[in-house]
Amino acid sequence: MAKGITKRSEDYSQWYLDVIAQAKLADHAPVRGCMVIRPNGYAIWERMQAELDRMFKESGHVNAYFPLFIPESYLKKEAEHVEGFAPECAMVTHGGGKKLEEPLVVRPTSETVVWSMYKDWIQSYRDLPLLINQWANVVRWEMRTRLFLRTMEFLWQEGHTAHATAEEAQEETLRILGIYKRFAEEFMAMPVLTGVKTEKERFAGAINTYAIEAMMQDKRALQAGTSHNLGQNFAKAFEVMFQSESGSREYVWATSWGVSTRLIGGLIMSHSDDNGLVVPPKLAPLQVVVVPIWKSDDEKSAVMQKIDGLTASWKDKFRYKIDDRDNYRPGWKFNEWEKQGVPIRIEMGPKDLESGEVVLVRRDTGEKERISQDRITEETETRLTAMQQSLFDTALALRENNTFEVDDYDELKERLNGEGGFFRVHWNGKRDSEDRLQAETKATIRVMNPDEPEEAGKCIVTGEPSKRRVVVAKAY
RNA sequence: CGGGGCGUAGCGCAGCCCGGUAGCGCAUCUGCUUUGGGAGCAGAGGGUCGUAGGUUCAAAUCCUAUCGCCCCGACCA
Repeated sequence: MAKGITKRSEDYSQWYLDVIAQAKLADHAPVRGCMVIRPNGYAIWERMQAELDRMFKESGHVNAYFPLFIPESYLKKEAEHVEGFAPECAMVTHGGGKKLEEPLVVRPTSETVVWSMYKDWIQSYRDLPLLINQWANVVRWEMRTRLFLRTMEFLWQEGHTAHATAEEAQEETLRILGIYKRFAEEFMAMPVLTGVKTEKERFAGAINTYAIEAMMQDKRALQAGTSHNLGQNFAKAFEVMFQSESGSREYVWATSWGVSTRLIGGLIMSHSDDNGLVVPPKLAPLQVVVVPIWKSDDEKSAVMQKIDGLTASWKDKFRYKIDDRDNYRPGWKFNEWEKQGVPIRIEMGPKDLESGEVVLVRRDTGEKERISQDRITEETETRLTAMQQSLFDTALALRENNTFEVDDYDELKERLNGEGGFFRVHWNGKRDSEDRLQAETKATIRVMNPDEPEEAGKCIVTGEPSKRRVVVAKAY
């Protein structure tokens, strides 16, 4: 049925690449590890941007733009930051035919250049908080890449905020985490766990990293967004101080946070099936496609006239398209839109003209229904809402049915290599047992939930006392 | 960086072992017939065979070098 798409059960990795190719989301670029985001993929990104941007602005943030090039010396100002990022930086050493006096780093993230400017912009507590976001591209020299999930260049948003107190910075870190969770769940229909990362997994230069973590269909984890509390690390590195209400000079408190085009990878691996892409209605660039069917020119004009009448009020209701191309046949169109993940298809032909109905098909269930033409708008709306909810419910059920509490190390190893999933295990909080866990299981601690009540137990690796469980999984 | 695979028409591939007119499917173009789940027939266009050397009367094919991409591992959003 679905030509050109490997079945998920045969080869999940290949399926993922096939879905992207068939839905025309992206292509490999001439340069290793880079991708061209095609119109279909970019349209999804634009939908994501629109919703996130709205949420950021509603919470008081404004957009700005900082440059692509960063002097190498800036990157070096924060010790942990440079250690974390230097190995994966692209450097510009020549320009205008001459060797540069100081190499320029192509930004892997913008904390350093942002804070070099904040130094000038922040003098007083009255300048705080400073809540800036930017939409940009960044480059990280990755060893191994996968379309959307890990590319050498990717698009993202990065928020950089400055605050007068530690408490405010922590509030901001969690506020953004909440926005990310809401976006993932309400718009992407992708349920996420939230929590804090271990020291090992923490952003280079942060005092704490929070993340949203989703389970993909193959039960592996995907870190879908991060929100960092940077403490005063960057303020100290760039000497950003402000005068407080009481007149004292203090270092500014900072956060940074980001989500990237990786979200598109997460979207694909949350909902799509063996017939191709499935996009939740709220993010679908195209929510409804109407396929008219005809044999003769007379039939065509009658059908088209009817469709124009039925969809007359749709401009402000749905993102829709009437596919009246006459060089493709209906079956071809059905398949084409299915691969591209359009949530609702409506078929309308001579038979429907007679019966006063249309055929409505939901992409996620494949269910075909005959709907009265009088109710077409309401029924379409209902189906879109139902599909959005159903995608979320299915994804949540997958996670819940594949999250387990395990207390025996051998059992954990076996199950990680078997059916997989999220495993809630006790951990003593020490770096060396975390390293051992990763070395021996290929899985990592994804997230810790600090709000969870304490529970006495034994570290799954060492048997030492542990106060709480953490989530362990194989990750992308 | 280690392991594996692949570079031949827009895409997917065959041809290479055994050197001798560069092929097939899909897509594209034209015409007719078609149109409710990937249409049929007829015709047409499209390639310096990744690149550079070498061997030879003759190289997609043999030899050498080199570049690139994909997949699987170690590192990362």
